[in-house]
Amino acid sequence: MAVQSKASVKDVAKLAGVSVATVSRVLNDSATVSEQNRARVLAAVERLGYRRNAVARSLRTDATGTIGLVIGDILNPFFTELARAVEDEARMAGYAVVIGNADERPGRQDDYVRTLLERRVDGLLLCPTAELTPLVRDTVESGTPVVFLDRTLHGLDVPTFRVDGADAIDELVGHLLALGRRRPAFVSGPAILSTGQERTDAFSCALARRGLPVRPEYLEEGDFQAASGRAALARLLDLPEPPDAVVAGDNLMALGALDEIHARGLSIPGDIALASYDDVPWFIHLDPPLTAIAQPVQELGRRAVRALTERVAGREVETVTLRARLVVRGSCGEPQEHPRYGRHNEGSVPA
Amino acid sequence: MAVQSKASVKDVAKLAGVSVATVSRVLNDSATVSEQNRARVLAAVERLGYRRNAVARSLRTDATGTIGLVIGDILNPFFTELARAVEDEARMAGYAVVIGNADERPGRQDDYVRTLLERRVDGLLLCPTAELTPLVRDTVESGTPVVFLDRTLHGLDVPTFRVDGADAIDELVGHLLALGRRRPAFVSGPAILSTGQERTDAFSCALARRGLPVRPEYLEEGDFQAASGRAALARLLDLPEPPDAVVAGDNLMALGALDEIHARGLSIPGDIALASYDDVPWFIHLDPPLTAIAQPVQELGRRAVRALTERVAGREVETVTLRARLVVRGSCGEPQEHPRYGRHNEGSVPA
DNA sequence: ACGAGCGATGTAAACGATTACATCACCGGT
DNA sequence: ACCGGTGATGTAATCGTTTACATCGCTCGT
Repeated sequence: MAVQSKASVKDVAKLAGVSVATVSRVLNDSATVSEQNRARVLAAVERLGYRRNAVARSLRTDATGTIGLVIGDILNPFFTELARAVEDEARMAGYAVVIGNADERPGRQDDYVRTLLERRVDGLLLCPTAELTPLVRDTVESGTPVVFLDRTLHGLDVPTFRVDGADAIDELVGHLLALGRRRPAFVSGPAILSTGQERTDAFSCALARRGLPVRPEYLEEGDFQAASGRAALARLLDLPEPPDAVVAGDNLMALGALDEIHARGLSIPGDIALASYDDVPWFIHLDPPLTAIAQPVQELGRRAVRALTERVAGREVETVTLRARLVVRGSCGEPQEHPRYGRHNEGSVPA
Repeated sequence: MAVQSKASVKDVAKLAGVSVATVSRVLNDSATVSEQNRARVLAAVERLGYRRNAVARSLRTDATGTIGLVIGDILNPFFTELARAVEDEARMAGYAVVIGNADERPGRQDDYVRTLLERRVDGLLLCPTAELTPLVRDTVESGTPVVFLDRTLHGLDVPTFRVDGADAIDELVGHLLALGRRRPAFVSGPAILSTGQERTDAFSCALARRGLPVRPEYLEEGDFQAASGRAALARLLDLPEPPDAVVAGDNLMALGALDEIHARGLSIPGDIALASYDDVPWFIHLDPPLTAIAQPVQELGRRAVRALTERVAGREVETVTLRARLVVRGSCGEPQEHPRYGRHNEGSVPA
């Protein structure tokens, strides 16, 4: 029969006939309290509908039990899945997560870092959206526990949890060539982001290693959002000699690419092969299913949280790099045994 | 050249040669301060890298500048888009958002409500995941500003922002019948949720209104997640007389349905028609593109936030119901003029 | 029988901000 | 020259916890 919201330890203490210290002690069971008093306190808590004020508690203990997570784009399934993993792991460790959505805009990232810091999060998981800003540098140097996630920034000694897709991209390029494609293009993310630059580099290297020319007009740069993927594809297709294969740098740009390809009435892989860095559940339902590079997102998120809690506890942690893997489907040609249906019963969820 | 993290108003005051009151005054410009002192304070702030402690501030002012948002499932694009809208609007109003992911599990919702309340959010946006729990009742009755979002709970006087899809569902059923389908089935969300129950009811009503029998074996119940959609479809297809059309109660169950349909090698709409309540960007890229019911998610989220801030300011607000609309594509038959490509240049993003 | 030690409790000082209230200097009107 | 008013500032109380320290009875070992 909770009565009101504004009960404080003082009220509880009064009702239970003990001191505030005793109340606090049973609430945190930080010290021994007689059975009788414990029962009284608990009863008073119940009766008043008392709910501890985490704000006051945080002020006193200098810990909020909260970690901040700044992601690139909340509409991007990759970050969504990442956020989900982070949240799960954090809650297991007793932390709440405050998510900040930078929306791939450099300015917003700092806005969020600022408010998160003001709110005194115990640690920060950051997917850096821009080059190194003074704020981020100060934050790191002032000793706030920070872990970079997915992306990294150079020139700063911060543990980073990321996925290296170089091998998978190399394998993908091999796959493309084996299927007779000779003019593959790449739609990259912003070169300013590590994930933009690295994937482009890996692509160029893979080409070079196989003796193919790296044609600059086949290296488009988008911003990891769908519209830019569509625009990039439009430019590529308007080239005098358009590419015969396109790799999108993330799943949203792949979606945009699909928009443009379908709008032009082109067929995949007949007219053009398409593959995506990032795999999402619905790719298998396209016709043909989309070949993609899958990242171990769950593991990435969970391990980053574990690392951050270590750092919060004052321990050092190492940078970790996980590996992506190529998932061949039909969108670059070939694997069309049974055009789409019932391959090995692949589905977004188990049957 | 910010030096350390632990500067407080006291430090700033000392360095600037003024009192803490003056510092606070310039920080909030709450009262007139001489130009000279203002400059000194600002300089000291800069020099110390002072960052106000929002925790202490909240304790004193009894306001956190934070609202809580408890959603059903962070992996569901519907909620993701909702979260995005909520965040945008909230930040414009000067609020930060703490997201809680109930993961469609009744228990988790209360967990989150509890921690959000402990953390003293100024208001709560709740997509109720279960029936009315004592905690939610207490919260509302204790005067905490609460607004229900997407879903509602009966027996409680809380403003609710939701979408009514009854008309759209009725229209969809009409569409199905017009295309010759006579045995349409519905995969519902949990009957315990308003969005589960309402959509099922609307479907049944639409059938009844048109003189079609409502066959109980065609009314499946899932949990708004993909796996349940797949399972439901398996059961439906195993029926002695399977349905010739299926409407999924949300986009994830539609995805699961696709899994099962494709795994069995069935074709859409040849073998079975499929439509989804909820529209997501990639539906247009299926072959044929998926007919769906689109909800005004952005508007829903933004208006709910505005309502909540009103409530926080102590004003009353009304419940709002928006309307969904049917988007006919090809997955139920017919609209296959140009089977898929280049219809009216539909795409997930503008060209 | 006495002091050490321990368990249970209470008192009061933090934590870092905001703000009501008091103070003080100064200005202009009469 | 005096008084009221106003603008700029400082002092100290306060928000709701946690916790260091003090206190007070007991019990137990010798």
